Amino acid sequence: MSIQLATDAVVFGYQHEQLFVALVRRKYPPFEGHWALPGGFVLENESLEQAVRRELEEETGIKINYLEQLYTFGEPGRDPRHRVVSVAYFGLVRPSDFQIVAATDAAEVAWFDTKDLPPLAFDHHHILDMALHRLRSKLTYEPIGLNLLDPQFPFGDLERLYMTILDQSIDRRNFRKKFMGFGILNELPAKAATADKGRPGKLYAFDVEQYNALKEKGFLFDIK
Amino acid sequence: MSIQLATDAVVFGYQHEQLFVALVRRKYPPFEGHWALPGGFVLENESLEQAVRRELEEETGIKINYLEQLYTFGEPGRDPRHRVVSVAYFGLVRPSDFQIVAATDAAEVAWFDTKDLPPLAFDHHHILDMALHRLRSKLTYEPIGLNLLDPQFPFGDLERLYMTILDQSIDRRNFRKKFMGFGILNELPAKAATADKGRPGKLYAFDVEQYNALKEKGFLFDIK
DNA sequence: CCAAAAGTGTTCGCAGTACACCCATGC
DNA sequence: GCATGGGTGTACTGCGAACACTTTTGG
Repeated sequence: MSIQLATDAVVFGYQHEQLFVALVRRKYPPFEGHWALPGGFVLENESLEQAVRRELEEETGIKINYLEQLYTFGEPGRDPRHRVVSVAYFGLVRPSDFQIVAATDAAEVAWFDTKDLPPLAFDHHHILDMALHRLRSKLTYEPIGLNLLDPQFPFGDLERLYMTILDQSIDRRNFRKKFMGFGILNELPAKAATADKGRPGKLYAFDVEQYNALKEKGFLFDIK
Repeated sequence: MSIQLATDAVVFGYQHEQLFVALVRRKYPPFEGHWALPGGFVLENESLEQAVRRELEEETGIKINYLEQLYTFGEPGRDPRHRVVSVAYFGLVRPSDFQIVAATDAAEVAWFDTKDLPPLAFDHHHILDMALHRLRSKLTYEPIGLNLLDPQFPFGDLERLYMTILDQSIDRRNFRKKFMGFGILNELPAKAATADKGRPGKLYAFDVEQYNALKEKGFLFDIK
């Protein structure tokens, strides 16, 4: 049997100051019953990205909002039976595109808080660590965090998202000054969303056009 | 026939203010006679990195000094015959570890100036572009450029290396001040190397220990 | 009126940048 | 002594960092 090619997806979701990952429960050996990253074998006539999207669709029904290749894992022995080389991707989804499902014994798919993970199958912990690392570092030089929010969001959500994922406090005034300085957020006429508590914030939307224009010229994002 | 897994290597060498890539001439169709990146199929029991090193050894005899995974290319149709997914790596070699071989019709391996490349087989131009991009950006936040110099080198070589690869002029005083500030270069007692012209420079060596210590603590390189 | 979150400006220090002259060597 | 590259210090400026009070809303 020759080398088999698979994909795995590390899909993050953010809500209520928690960063989640989508995991699926394995039905068959090896690692039967363990939680694992969604993924599977690449078909003959699909691209790698298509394979990831198809598997995600089949296994989780998740609608992905951002997807990029992460790394390819190919150590012999990472799958105890065959030689499987896996191209890992990492993806982001909006809160409105997933429901938080608590992990139960019956569940087949669930979102887990990245701070409270179960044991994972294969080398998936390693893959997840790399994805988390990539997410954190990329957050500071590209505004990919916006893919974790709904299309319209109050600015405070963005602040909290950064603080949650980077796991550090951020000066609200400096953060806003800097982020707004890029000019990639549009203030919406829509009045503030319903606020549970406190003063409601204005709503903003990501201006993709403006962002691409800036990226062409080469600009430095560099959020801390 | 199932999907085949291969590796390709983009190996850079630097000398005399020129950045070179190692290419091999293809002996068989498709693209017979074209220049291509060294690479080949992954064997059943070797890791991806071992595969790259083996192929490099077999096809070019090059002694590699730095190697990292670049990206995995898997579009159906990138190889006109079969479905081949290729994990690309990028590598760096020291000047003392390669001889510049001019490309001739007889040559099987040659170093090409990255500014003067022949047509390449498959999507290898695309791979090479990505590697160049990665090299340039990585140069500014990790001192990987040192892997392109001999273990002992005059500081001026480092300056010229950065200027060549980044294709821009650099203020010598600021560059030295900043680079030296990291404390990862040791001045050697060895007197200056033979200089062709002008005043000979002091020799320096990369202090890997010091560098790793710094990296642990998390420091920002950021050379421009 | 109290609690909770939104919104906003100024000061300080440092690091990046710009800039030019003298030194050592080979021929 | 001339050409070539090596080696060095200072002043400016702009950006990141630190920092606290007022406003709006719901209860």
